[in-house]
Amino acid sequence: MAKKYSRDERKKHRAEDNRLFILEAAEKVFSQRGYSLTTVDEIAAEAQFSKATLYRYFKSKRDLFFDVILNSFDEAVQELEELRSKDLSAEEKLKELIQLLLQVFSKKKSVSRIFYTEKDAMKKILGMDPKEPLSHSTVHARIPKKFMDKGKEFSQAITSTIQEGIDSGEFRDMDAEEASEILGALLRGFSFGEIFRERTFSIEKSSTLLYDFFLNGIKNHRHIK
Amino acid sequence: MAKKYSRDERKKHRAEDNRLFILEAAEKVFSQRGYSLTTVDEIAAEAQFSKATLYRYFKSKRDLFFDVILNSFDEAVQELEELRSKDLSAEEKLKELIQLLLQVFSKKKSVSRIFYTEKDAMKKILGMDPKEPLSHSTVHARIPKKFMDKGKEFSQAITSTIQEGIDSGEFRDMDAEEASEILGALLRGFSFGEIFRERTFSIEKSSTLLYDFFLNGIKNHRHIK
Amino acid sequence: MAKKYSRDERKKHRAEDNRLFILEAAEKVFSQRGYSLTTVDEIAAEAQFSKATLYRYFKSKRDLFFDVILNSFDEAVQELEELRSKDLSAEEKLKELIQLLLQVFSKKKSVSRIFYTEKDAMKKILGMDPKEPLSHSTVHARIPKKFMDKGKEFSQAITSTIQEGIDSGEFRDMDAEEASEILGALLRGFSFGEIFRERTFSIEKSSTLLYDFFLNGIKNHRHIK
Amino acid sequence: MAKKYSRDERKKHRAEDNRLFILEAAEKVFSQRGYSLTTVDEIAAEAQFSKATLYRYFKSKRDLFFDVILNSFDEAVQELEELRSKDLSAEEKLKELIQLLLQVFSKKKSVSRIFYTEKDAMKKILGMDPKEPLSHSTVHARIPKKFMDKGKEFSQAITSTIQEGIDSGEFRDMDAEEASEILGALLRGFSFGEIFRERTFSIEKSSTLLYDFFLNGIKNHRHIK
DNA sequence: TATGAATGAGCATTCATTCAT
DNA sequence: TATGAATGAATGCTCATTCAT
Repeated sequence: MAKKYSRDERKKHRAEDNRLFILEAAEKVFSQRGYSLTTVDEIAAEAQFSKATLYRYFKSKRDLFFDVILNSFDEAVQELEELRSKDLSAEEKLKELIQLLLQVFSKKKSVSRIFYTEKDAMKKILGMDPKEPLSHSTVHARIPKKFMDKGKEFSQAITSTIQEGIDSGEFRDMDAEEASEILGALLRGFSFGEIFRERTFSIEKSSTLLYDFFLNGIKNHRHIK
Repeated sequence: MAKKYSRDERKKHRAEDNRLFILEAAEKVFSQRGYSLTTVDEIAAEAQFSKATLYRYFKSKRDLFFDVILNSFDEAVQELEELRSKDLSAEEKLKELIQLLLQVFSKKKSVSRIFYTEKDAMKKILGMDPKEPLSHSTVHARIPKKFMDKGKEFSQAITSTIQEGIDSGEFRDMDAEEASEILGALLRGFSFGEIFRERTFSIEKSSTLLYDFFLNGIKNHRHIK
Repeated sequence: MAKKYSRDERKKHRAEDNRLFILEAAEKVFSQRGYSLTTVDEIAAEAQFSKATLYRYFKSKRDLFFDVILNSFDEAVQELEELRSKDLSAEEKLKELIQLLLQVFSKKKSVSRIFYTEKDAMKKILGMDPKEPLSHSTVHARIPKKFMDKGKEFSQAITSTIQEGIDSGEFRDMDAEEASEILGALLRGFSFGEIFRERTFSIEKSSTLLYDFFLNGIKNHRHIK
Repeated sequence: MAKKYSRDERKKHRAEDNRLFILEAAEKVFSQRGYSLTTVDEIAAEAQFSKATLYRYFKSKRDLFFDVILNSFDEAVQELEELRSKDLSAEEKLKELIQLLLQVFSKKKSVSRIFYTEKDAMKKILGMDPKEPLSHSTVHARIPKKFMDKGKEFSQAITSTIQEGIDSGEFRDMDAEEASEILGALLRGFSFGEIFRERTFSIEKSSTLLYDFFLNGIKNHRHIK
């Protein structure tokens, strides 16, 4: 386990810094091993703090996990904001958006994977009876509002970019929310499937590929039946 | 542990039936709770057998899990074959394919989610050192050949359907494999994201939606820059 | 697992024969693996009967084990009797006795090892509270009388042979029982230690060696202090 | 499991003390019940620690067991060294040696019994295939070198003491190693058989007895055939 | 504040024994 | 009689969490 920070470097940090250190360590480990398989010991080792110390900063593994996700969201949302404020055409903006989200999903932010996939862990985390199925009503009711809000910021960024394109005539007329949903799914699915794909693509190649398909579809528009 | 089942409620099964019964129960629980969080006790309860009995039929939790996946694959691959033999245009076939895969992913076959997402569990299952990163070489080397073969049948079905469309001129000229990759990602991502979506769509609506976007993209082709 | 008896060969046997088959199989497995590590499944496999069938012939693993030991004793005691009736000098008889016991201990009858060494198993078998220490009073009170009787036949055989030698003047004057105890210990210890010895000796060499030492001791009787 | 210990009764130990405490508890339980029948719970109860705590100090039951044996060896070997450095005649030294080894075997060090007798457990412990027979080559290859080394120190102590006696003329001319083997067996067998003996002897009486026989044998040297 | 130590609750797996045919 | 199937009770080991300093 590589030691990212030496004890000396760390000394100077105060409480809030420590929190962040731990959060980063946790993110790293959670990303690599998922919620269930990650042990608090591993996070502690990665953060170079004692396990007990983690519990000083976070009430539980569950809480730590939530904060990791929230933290990841925050960073990503911030990058998102920067992107949105750029003066670009909808197409250009969409292309960059795809690239950004691909990075968010695949690289450092792969925690999101857990958020989207470890239903089981989520239930445990959300304090639901494990037998109770994961339905919208139950999940939505329990996911801290903060979560949903952050999540919405994302999809809204996509949605509004697409809407801009529709308005400017760059994109065809359609339900921008649906399109956003589709793009989200595409990115998600592409990132998750990575491992079992035989060929891998660079982020650039990937984003070009996805962008191209999302824009043009597969249909031959010049084809006359 | 309180007795969670009664002998009376359960029909008398033969060995092979029992195996299947357990397999189904396992699939259900694994699907809901993922690999790590699923306990053998839960599967046993669901199957209305004692834990020890499961071990008569399956060597280990790991083995049971593998068999669940294989079993799911088998069923799906069979449906796939039926579809492929139908005499349909590439577009029609693609539409049905999307519908089928959506069902495979979202409904009964949601075990596949684990296969695609629980990297950590997979590592454990594949007997890898948890520290060792999940790379293609390591994973591909260890995933039983049977698995990869089944998996390939799927992507090949998609690929060849797309290729048919390209050949017939229905689809534009492109790399069929890449397109297949994209569709796979789309379906995957759509299914996994389901839970956190605010709106849900029926399988029909979903497949129409995905089909439409995959076919046409979002671009306004009549738009002149 | 080698099949000692084919089902066909066995068909002809009646209940009593089956009992013996099982007994032999059990002896073989118990000898190799000890009481605790031997599973009823293993014995059943060795005997080519179903586990349930074993329970038709023996009330429990414990009972089966007892019978194995008793059976072993019986065979050995019989050989002993034959030896005792031979017309030999005490020295000669003693030499043969050593050889016989060495065989009994080391070869087929290594079950005795368990009897002598697996105190823990004995306790369980004897139905003692595991916390209760193994003292003479408790053990002796519980070991079925049959056992002690058989055991005594052995030591008495040794004792009386030695006594004969004392009476004939071949052996020096001593407490024959003590000497018997000593010889028993020597044989036991020699057999048990076999595994960790670097050199191994044939039964013949071993018995000569033991006999020689037991007879002459190590002292230099011609040495004048 | 009811709490079997109270924090109050237990003196505060440092880490190293705790390790030793657990080691002693384990030795006690292993000695009484053998490897297989000893449960980690029992050791924990004896040590007045929770099971989980044992695992802080020892990686596994197997490891704990090994350390118990090693520890026992160490103590015994140390006593041995002290004895060897004393200025005594070979006979006197031998007598004390017998006494010491008798103590080692029968009293506190009865763990050694397991080492010598629980072949089956040894196999499991050594990670051998249970079907694979216990042969010299396999066992010797796997027993940690440390073990064999300690073991050899013992037999060498005996051997050299005997050799001294041979050289000084106290003992008759013979193969010192063989004689050492014999004495080892005698002591071992005597200790193991203890339980089923009707008469028990004090360590003093026992050592006198064994010493006497080992020295003089049973033969009447004045007897003329 | 920081941490080494301790633990309860849990989990996968095994095995002697019983049951139903 | 013989047996395939079923199971309760263990057992070794792990891990999130708390405690004492």
